[in-house]
Amino acid sequence: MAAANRPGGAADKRRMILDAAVRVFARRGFNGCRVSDIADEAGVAYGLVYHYFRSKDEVLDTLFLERWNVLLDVIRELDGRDIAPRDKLYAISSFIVDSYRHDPELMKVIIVEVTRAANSFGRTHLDKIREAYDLIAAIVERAQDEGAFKDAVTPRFAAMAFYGAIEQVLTGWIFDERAPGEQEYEQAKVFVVETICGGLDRVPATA
Amino acid sequence: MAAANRPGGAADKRRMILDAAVRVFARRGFNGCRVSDIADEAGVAYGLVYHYFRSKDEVLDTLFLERWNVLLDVIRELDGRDIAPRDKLYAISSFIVDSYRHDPELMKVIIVEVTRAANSFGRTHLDKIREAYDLIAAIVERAQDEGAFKDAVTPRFAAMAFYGAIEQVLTGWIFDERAPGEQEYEQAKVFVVETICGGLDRVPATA
DNA sequence: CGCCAGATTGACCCATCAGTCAATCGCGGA
DNA sequence: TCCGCGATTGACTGATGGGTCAATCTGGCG
Repeated sequence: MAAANRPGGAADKRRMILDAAVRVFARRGFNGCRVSDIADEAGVAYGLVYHYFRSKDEVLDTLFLERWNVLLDVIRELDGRDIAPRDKLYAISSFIVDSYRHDPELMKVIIVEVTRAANSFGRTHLDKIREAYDLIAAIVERAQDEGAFKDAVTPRFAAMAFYGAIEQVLTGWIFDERAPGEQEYEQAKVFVVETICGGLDRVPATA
Repeated sequence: MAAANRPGGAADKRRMILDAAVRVFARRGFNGCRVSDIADEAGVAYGLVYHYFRSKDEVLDTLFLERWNVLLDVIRELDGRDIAPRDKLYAISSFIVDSYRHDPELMKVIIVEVTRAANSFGRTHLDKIREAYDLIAAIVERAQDEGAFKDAVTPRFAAMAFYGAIEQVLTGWIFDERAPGEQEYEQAKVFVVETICGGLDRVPATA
């Protein structure tokens, strides 16, 4: 494993395969590409993919878990901070939008190939995905207890609406040909929170 | 084509294939099933699928378009009515939730498989999907002009948040093993509108 | 220098499956 | 009764692609 620390060493090749997989999955879809496409894109022999990963599935698995765990950590860290609930939601929204800005292809793969894959893949990662909902729901619940949020809807539901809104925005970007501008990213962060927290109604409902 | 009107006639077989495809796609996923699975499920010979459809893709295509066009018609019809914007959104929310209640497997296929397919062969569907956004956005825009809705966010964005929230709720049901109860369906319809229109904040933002 | 372990290679195996097609069926009209 | 044509059948084909594996390379270590 000494090789792992040098450029061109083992860990690098593994990383190269993962990065190549992101590009290939994003371009052709998980089912639409061959393992050899990944190997070619990575500039590596076919068999090496199977040296580092048990299967094609495990490559996607790894990509998802790597990123999703970061998201969970961020939410957990935020949850601990002493800031307004609305700011917490803004921070989560920011993190996800910035994740897309930083690596749209990876987010595309996660959203299209994993999050929406009810069969095969989603099943494995359901708990991980639910964990994110639960953490967001917990933030909402505390906000309701503190009186910052109304309790017209359940925390779990609010969490879904919040996450759903974000994911839909990303999905819009994913299927757009043109890349979003910088100000669109910033606008999206604000709009998500503004919609979910502020609501569309001019006159607030009697709650 | 006279046979089309009798039970067991031509149109019936076509319908049986489509219905069978829904069940099979829902169970194994579009990529995870074989065309022979569809034929078997429909109680029909393999080749007949290709008598009625050019390809496996076209079967999925047809299922999506059939349902999505109904949705578009409903939204258009609603748009013309003289009711409060919030009620229009509630009606849309109701229609989609009821669609799921009525045929969860079909909605599962549309949400899960079509989105993924949009990558490869479903480019056509993107326009159809966008059409729904546009119609919802138009409702929001008019509401803003009339003063019923704030204009803190763009209509297009509000439409995405709204649709995203609904889709996420359905996705939650799809992933859940247990089927939702009747009251959950009704609650969901209300909660979507309550969240998007009413917002989570107790104190309305200064808009 | 020779050895070992892990890295790397890519040809090959073989199960899978979308799509084809020639043959048969059966209804409705003449 | 017979004919024609669309409906229906299912064996077959051809390609595809995930996964295996035996051979080769490399570089550190004694």
